[in-house]
Amino acid sequence: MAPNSELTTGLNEPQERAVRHPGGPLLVLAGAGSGKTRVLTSRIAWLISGQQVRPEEIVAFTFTNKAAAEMRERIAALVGSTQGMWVGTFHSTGVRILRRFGPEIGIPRNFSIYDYDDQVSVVKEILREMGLGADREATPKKILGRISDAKEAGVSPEELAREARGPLDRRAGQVYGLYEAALARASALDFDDLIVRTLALLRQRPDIEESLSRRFRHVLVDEYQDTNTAQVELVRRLGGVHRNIFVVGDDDQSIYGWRGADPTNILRFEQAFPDAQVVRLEQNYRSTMTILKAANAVIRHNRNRKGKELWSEREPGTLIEWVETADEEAEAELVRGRIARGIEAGLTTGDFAVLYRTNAQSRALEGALRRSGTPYQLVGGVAFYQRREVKDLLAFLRLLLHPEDDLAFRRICNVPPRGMGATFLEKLDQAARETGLPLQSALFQWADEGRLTGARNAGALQLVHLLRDLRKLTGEDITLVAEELIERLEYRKYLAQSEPDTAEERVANVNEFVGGAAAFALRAEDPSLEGFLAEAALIADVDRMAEGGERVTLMTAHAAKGLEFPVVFVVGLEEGLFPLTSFSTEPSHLEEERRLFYVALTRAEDQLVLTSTRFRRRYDLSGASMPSRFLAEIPGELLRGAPAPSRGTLPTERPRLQSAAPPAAAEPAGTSWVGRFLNHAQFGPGRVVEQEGKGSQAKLTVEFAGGVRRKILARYVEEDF
DNA sequence: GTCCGTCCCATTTTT
DNA sequence: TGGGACGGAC
Repeated sequence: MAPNSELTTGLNEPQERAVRHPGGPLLVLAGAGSGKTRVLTSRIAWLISGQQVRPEEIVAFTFTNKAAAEMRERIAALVGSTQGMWVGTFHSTGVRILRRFGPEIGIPRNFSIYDYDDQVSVVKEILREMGLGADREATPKKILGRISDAKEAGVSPEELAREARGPLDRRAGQVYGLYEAALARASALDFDDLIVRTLALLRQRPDIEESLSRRFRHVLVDEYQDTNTAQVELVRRLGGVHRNIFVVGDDDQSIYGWRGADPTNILRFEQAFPDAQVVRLEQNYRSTMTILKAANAVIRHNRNRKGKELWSEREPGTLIEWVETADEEAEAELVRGRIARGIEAGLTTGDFAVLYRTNAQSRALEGALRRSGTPYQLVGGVAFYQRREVKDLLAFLRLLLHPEDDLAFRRICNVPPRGMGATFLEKLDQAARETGLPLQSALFQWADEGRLTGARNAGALQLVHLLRDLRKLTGEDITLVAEELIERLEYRKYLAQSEPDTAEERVANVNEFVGGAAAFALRAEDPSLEGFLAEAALIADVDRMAEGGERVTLMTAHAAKGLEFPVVFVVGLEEGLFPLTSFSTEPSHLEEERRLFYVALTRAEDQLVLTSTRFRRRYDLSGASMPSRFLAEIPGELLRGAPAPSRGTLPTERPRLQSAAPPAAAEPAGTSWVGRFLNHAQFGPGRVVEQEGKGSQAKLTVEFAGGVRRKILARYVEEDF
């Protein structure tokens, strides 16, 4: 066990103050790269080794499983073990509490967890049963969004139906109750339930709340800025007795507002806990001063924030590079070229990350890297546990534990095809309704009554045998169960035959699935099948990201939070894309986009390369694009090689214009200026939106980067293209 | 019941 | 642009 003083060696003054905080609510406002994980882990180690706090008296919440694992590892390195300590995401901690106490409020102990896709399927099924077709206004996803909001806000199905405003609310109100019933029938909880039902438990059973909050002398929360209202209440209740609530966060890195995170939680911490103390960590140990200056300048444009200035003892470092390319192929090519150049200069592929706003942007980048043989890893996209072949296997396993899970049954009953298609399922469904049995039980009943005869039903009978045989194995090692399942299904063979094009990848996923199960069996506290299924539902793709592999990392800016790389590319810096404004342009949304950009910038240790294109292909609107307003927010003296708005240099590359590009190039001079792209000596590139008068005498209204509009005389502009 | 073609939909971010 | 859902033909 490390001596007390050793734990705080090398900490700066505010860090040490936070670690040694005597008790009561504390908010640590920790800027990017300011060592917040170190503070959290040192704090826990200090509590254990110096303050006689026992591990089981500590509960710590993180945002990802990966962060939890890392925290556990680092604490173990300091104090030897984390045995008994609760370190996990809000959702996994909810699972833990509900597995123990759920039956007290009518939740089956071994409930299964429905992920987003499962939720969507449930809603679709309900709409189908209601005889409702596609509705542009009320798509399954939109309905689910309303239901999720309602659940989080504690609104019941009846209330939602009663207070419905507009057709979407009304439809959601109708579906909500049926949705909850369907989940209950399948013994399933969704993501929201894991938090909300835990809260319900604590509210309904003060004795349980009391015993838990008495146990947890210290409650710690990482990434507090990403909490939602329900999560904050959970923290408050669990910390209710001892009030040692230690939260770490950065209001400038709140990027999950769209899924219910409330950045004002962190702004209001001191109101919620009037005796709260605040420690600010502003010294950054990651990035060069140039990068920090840029990040500070950008985030200063947000109004709704606490206000922090990052600083570093590091050298200024190289300037930030901004390159504008013709289109996304050229952009990808540029990234590839810069990486190659960096490697020649002694860097390794693992030193690079390419960050983008939307997953769709990875395609061009992947293409360029693949063609050049540069190894890369893609984080996100279709996550591992969402892949069809993996979900099929998970559905089988789920069905072993939960015969009542009709969703899982529907998914696998004809995988691989065994003559149980739509017609068969229809009949089975009817029988199930009449008897009130789950689909699987109805099938078993048919088998027992000897109704599954003949070649026609051979497949169905085989499925019955398979499920019954496997069920006998559920107590065994999960790797064994998974292997047996795949073997008996001849699943690899099926994949190879049915989809030769993707078979290799899918088989690899199946193998990784088995490997993952084996690793889980070794590592997990609770190596049961239900433990494995819970983890599979709660795991994110970032959690699986390979550590230190010699590969370029490609991911969204969201996925990059908490990570750092020597060289970072932020691509696609165009108006409409980053900031992404297709959904909303209201100021609060724009501030979140800016925080996201801030997160992206502060991932870089040494070098930052920003790129934008002049032509962007998108599914909805393809066409000429404008540089992102965020670029204009970086002080010109920190940038190089760019058509910096403040300097107005002409871009060097000419775009390969395509049909969707503005008409300017083809049009004879002297007709209309509207729609043309031009370059202004002072304001930089812009697009003409209005015109008064004609020719060089014309008065133009031009929109520049950042959406700024100015009136300009035509004779003061040079045509860009 | 399966295969293949067409059409239509969606793409923000994910525990 | 691509992938998934649906419908028609074998």
